[in-house]
Amino acid sequence: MSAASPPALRRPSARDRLLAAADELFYAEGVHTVGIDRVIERAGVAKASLYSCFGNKEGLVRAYLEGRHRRRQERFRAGLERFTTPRDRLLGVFDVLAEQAAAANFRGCAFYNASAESTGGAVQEVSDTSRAWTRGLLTELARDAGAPDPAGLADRLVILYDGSTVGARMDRSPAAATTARVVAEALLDAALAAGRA
Amino acid sequence: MSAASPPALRRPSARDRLLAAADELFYAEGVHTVGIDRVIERAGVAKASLYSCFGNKEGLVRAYLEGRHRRRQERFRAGLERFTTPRDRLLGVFDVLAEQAAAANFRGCAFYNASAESTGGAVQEVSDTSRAWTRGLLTELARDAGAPDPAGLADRLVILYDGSTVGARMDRSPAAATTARVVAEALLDAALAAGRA
DNA sequence: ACGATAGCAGACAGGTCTGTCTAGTGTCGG
DNA sequence: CCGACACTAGACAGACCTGTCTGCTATCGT
Repeated sequence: MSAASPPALRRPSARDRLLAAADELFYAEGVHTVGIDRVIERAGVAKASLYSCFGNKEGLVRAYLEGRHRRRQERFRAGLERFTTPRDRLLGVFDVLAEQAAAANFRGCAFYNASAESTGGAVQEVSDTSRAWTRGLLTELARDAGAPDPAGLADRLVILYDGSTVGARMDRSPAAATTARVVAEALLDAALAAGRA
Repeated sequence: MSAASPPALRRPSARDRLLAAADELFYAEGVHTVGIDRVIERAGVAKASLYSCFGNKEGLVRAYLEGRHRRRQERFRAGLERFTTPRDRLLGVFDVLAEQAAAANFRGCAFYNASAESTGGAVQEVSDTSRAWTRGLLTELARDAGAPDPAGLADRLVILYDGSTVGARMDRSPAAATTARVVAEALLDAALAAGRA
């Protein structure tokens, strides 16, 4: 009996190891800078396996970004659970972001980074999806918090989100994220006050 | 007499043509994607001239970013002159940004784009310089507008600036810039009100 | 026991990239 | 007139990159 079930106890599949290696390398050094050879070397996988799994490099890049998108969704879902009031959940987005930005390996937004080096194609598709999801999340949270114009507030919060992500990356400091939280709070209060008037 | 003075009437120097070509190509397609051969082809310049002028590709990239920084300074200096009150000059930063973001060839922040594909080195140096200058400009304008904590307000405005630049690029729409202006106005008013209290 | 599947190792082709080098051309100041 | 200088055209080396192909091995379901 010893180790029977494949899912957890065995070595991860070549596909999973490739994705893990691609995630680290692409995010840390850029999609274009990192070659196929470095990915397969880190993953401990044969080159043929990569092309069998993902077709070509763009397929791997797409899978890398899709994984980033999915994990980001999960991170926010999990990270916002601890907050009880709708107000705290809305502002909690910036708390989660601040935690991220403080991580040692933080390098900004994977989608923007990838988008900066390759125009169009799979990168743009996944980026658009990811941005639409973020905007939707903020709109939903703004509505729950009682904002009279949730979409309008979300437009402003997206700017804060993007700006603090970029700022944290470029300044090598997570300070922008906490500043963004303060501004978000002010914007929320202003929106609620305008709604009452 | 006819055409005597070199500065204006003759064909631009190889250096200038290289910089012009690099500016277009690097900004439009990325520093890493565009090879030396494409730059010299567009510039109509021999490869040896490029390496004689700039040493290597990184030298060309540095000169490209320095040119972007210098022209950005001039653009803001010129663009803010038309505003008379300190308040309008502060908000005018976002008007200038909105004009930029509406241009057909707008592709976001050249420094962030370059930084996304190459870690450290010349790119980081020039980026840091450029960001420090922007922050200084906003701090100065905030002080002139009467904000009680100019540096603190500038921190918030920088986030708006970064966020709308990124948003305009990723969403292929200059809407974020006008939204950022509205938020900036609210932040300025809040700061002034807090100063009076 | 056995075929299918997944994976490994590495050679290979064809292309692109940076950077160097040679050799020649034109255009100035003195 | 001439030497310095800026520039051109293009071959070339060496590295690297993507993607394909061959041959081999282990493991799993049946």
